[in-house]
Amino acid sequence: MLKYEQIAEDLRQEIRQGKYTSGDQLPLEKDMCEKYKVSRVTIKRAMDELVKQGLVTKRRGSGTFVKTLDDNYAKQLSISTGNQFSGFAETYKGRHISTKVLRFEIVHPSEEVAKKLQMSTQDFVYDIIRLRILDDVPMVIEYTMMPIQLVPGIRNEILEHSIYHHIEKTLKLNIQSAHRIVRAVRSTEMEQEQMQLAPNDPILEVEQVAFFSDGHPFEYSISHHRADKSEFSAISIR
Amino acid sequence: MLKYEQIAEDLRQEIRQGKYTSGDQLPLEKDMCEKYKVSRVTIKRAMDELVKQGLVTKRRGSGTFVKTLDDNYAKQLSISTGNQFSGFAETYKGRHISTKVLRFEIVHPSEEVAKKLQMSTQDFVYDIIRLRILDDVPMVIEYTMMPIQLVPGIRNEILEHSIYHHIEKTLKLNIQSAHRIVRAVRSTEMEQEQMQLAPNDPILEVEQVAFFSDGHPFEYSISHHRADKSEFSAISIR
DNA sequence: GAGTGGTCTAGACCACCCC
DNA sequence: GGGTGGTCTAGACCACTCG
Repeated sequence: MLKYEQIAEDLRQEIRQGKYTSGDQLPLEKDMCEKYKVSRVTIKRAMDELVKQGLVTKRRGSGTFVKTLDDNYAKQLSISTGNQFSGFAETYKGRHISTKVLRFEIVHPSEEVAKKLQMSTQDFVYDIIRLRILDDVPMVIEYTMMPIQLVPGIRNEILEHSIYHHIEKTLKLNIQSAHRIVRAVRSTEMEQEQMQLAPNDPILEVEQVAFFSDGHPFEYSISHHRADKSEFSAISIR
Repeated sequence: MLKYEQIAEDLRQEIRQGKYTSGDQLPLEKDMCEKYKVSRVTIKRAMDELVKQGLVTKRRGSGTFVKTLDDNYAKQLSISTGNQFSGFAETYKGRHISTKVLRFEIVHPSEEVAKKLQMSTQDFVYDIIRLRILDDVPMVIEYTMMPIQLVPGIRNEILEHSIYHHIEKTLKLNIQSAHRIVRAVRSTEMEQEQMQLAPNDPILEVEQVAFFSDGHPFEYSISHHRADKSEFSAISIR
């Protein structure tokens, strides 16, 4: 683990454990340099991680202080925490997840999808629809398109677990980032049936393009989340 | 303007203007050091800005490359671009915005709101409900609570324009960050009436706690956006 | 004025990619 | 092996806050 990651992790633990609470001042950057035997840039980088995670604020001329922690950190049902990135299986790690594969075909992408995935409509993509179930509650239906060339070897068995696990652990490919757009929409009849919804229950739609670390988009997906079970959280910094 | 900001801005312009397009490699960090007469850390910082904005990806051992630009950048109707932070008036600057103040009272906050704003239920908050209209289209109803002590001098006239403008320009206070949670919900009857919605049209709800640069939360708000006119975009980086 | 974090430098070494 | 970006150092000066 990198130095700045380790230091950030240490501080995060100390805050979680109550060594520092709302409004408390953290040790000075100068002092932390001595404590950890590192340069100030490294300390700053660690602190900036905590700022990004919404745990602390820095005030030039004064110091670094713990933010008011609200209930978000206790919430279990958020789609993403902070601006981190993870798939469904990873987000709910440790709980009981099951998956029902509703569709698994190989097709040509539409113009729109081909454009987003930077490929030709002559190439092929997996066309996948999955219902993800958390502790026996149907949570989300995911519509996924992935170029077969970039993500070879997808089988039903993989779809029933985690595509991302397959990509990272088996194919050894690195996922870097995702562009997401969140909307509120109505559910389709199929979704009402699969997720046991009333006809006019709203749906939280997340459209996503995910990128490998080489910059290539490898996934275009639309997820329809039960509105009563899901929310999307983000921290914006000016 | 800071050096790294200026460099990032220059590169952003060059990308927008097509000097570099999808997949192109940007100049090496080493070369850019010479061009701009700065150290490598400064160049890296500038490049990291572009990564955060989703414009480029960096590959260790290879170089820095322009990402596939999708249509998001052309969209006008996003609530927030990237992970930036801004109010309604700022987001739609240059277009015709009007505001209808539906409620403006001073009350004690509920337990829940007091907790989020880190204040006592004995203190007072502004209790504001506003309908925001863009080019004659009712877009969003905002329910806002703000401690009167932190944001003094709010008047009807200010509500009809921009609270944030008042805070930053008149009160000279610095807004630093916001924690947001996005959900899909049903509209209320009042909202249906004000925004001319059908009873079961979905609503995109954004719950927000906004912070000053001293770390104090100064605003708790819930915004209900017309689902057909609004979306929320974010870039997640692993 | 003393002390904070913010920016920046000029270098070093490393992990990784590709030839 | 040669070149990329990633991390890190040990300093410097600056902008800001507060007593």
